[in-house]
Amino acid sequence: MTAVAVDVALLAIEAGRLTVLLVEPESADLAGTWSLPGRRVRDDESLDTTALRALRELAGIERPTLLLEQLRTYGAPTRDPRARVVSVAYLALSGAPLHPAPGPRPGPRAVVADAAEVLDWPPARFAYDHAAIVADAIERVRSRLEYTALATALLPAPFTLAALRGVYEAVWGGPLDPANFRRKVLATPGFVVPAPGPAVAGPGGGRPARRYAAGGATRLHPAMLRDR
Amino acid sequence: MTAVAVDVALLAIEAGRLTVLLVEPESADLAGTWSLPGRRVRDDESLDTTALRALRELAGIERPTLLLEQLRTYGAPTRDPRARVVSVAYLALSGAPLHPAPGPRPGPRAVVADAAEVLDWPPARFAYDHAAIVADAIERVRSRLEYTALATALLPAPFTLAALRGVYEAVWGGPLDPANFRRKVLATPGFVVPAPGPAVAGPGGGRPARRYAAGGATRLHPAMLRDR
DNA sequence: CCTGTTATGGTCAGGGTGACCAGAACAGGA
DNA sequence: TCCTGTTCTGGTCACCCTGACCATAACAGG
Repeated sequence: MTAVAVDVALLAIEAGRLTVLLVEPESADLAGTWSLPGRRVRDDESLDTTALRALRELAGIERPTLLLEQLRTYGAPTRDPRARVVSVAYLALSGAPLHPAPGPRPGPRAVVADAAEVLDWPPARFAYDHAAIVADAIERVRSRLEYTALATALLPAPFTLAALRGVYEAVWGGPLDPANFRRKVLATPGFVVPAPGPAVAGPGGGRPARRYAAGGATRLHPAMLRDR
Repeated sequence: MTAVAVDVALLAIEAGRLTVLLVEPESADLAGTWSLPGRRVRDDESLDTTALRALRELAGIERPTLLLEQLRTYGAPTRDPRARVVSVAYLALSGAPLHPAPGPRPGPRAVVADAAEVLDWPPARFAYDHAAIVADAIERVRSRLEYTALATALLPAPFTLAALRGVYEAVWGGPLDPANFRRKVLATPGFVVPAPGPAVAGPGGGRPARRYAAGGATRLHPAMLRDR
């Protein structure tokens, strides 16, 4: 009988870099590899609920996830050599940097890995086909930033336009022109709205920047296309 | 135990309209509703293989599918009142119009329905949550036509630019300017390439049109954005 | 008060786009 | 043969978006 599981790629921004949460597999014969937090789907539970439970039980993440989106489903017959497991992969975005297991915690060890580095790992360093899932998740975020407003889900509100630009630069891996970025963001209706409160300077000093919050828009018109 | 199934939304163009293939559910208590062709996943078979088998066994479709792409997975605990079934939905595109069961054929009855009409059906006219799957499939094709070259998968080659434009008009449901459409298609590298052979006039007469075939490109730069 | 840094606003040329026009190339009928 | 209707094909033009770039504003710190 084929079993159904959910695996979650939880991404966040930390120190200007895109990161992904990895955990140690529970089974002993996968020691030395890393995997995404995943759980079997219970009979009475939705797929989304399973995803949240996997984050809670395996990574101690309670609720900081602001966005949860289905990625795709991986069902190669031999992807798990022990049994037939069809896995529904999820993409999750955290609005705050991830803390890799502060102190003793139930469950396996967890690490926060740099996404760009993880893409260069040999696939065997991952359990199952999780290398492909991680790669698909990263590509999905890169693409979603072009056409949707979910970059704001990777930031605590309120935020400056420089911080929002930092999200794009972290995910896409390259610098963006501050003036042009500002022009495009403000020209897209509903992307961000001004937040009350004083302007605040960044860590490098300079003129304090106005703060904004996420607007109501989900899709961006026009899109924020990255260079190819 | 939760079971895994695959449901396929097979779309095609017929007489300038986008169509979707529907079949009668096999279980008797769903009589009067329509469903997508679907099958349980066998232990030794990949999800893609299950999708092709569903089309073969339930609709008599052998191989005209030029494109098969995973849509998303539907896993609400009560989507099938009889048992817990997690369904991986697929989008399939046919390069030729679908023939609704020519003569006696094994398997249940099948119809080719107009996509625009089906979107207006009450959800109860579908079995399970297949109304949502059909709607997602149609929206996926509409979106894919903007950013990818898969419109050529809905046409037999070689084709004229008017026929390609007809695909866009059928899927998006509105007229496009022939001259501007032509300019954009030809300006997108690798979208189409000229095909050998003479030009041919359309059904309404007029100047014969040059024929083209699909180029090697999969993504369109720049994109063919539809009106919103 | 000066310097360094960042935010913010503006200019300018180039490319993509929609609206539109006009000739080219046929079929079919007078 | 000539005319008409249709569609294909190529072109123009104004408008918007974009990237590259410059200038000024507004702070912190020496």
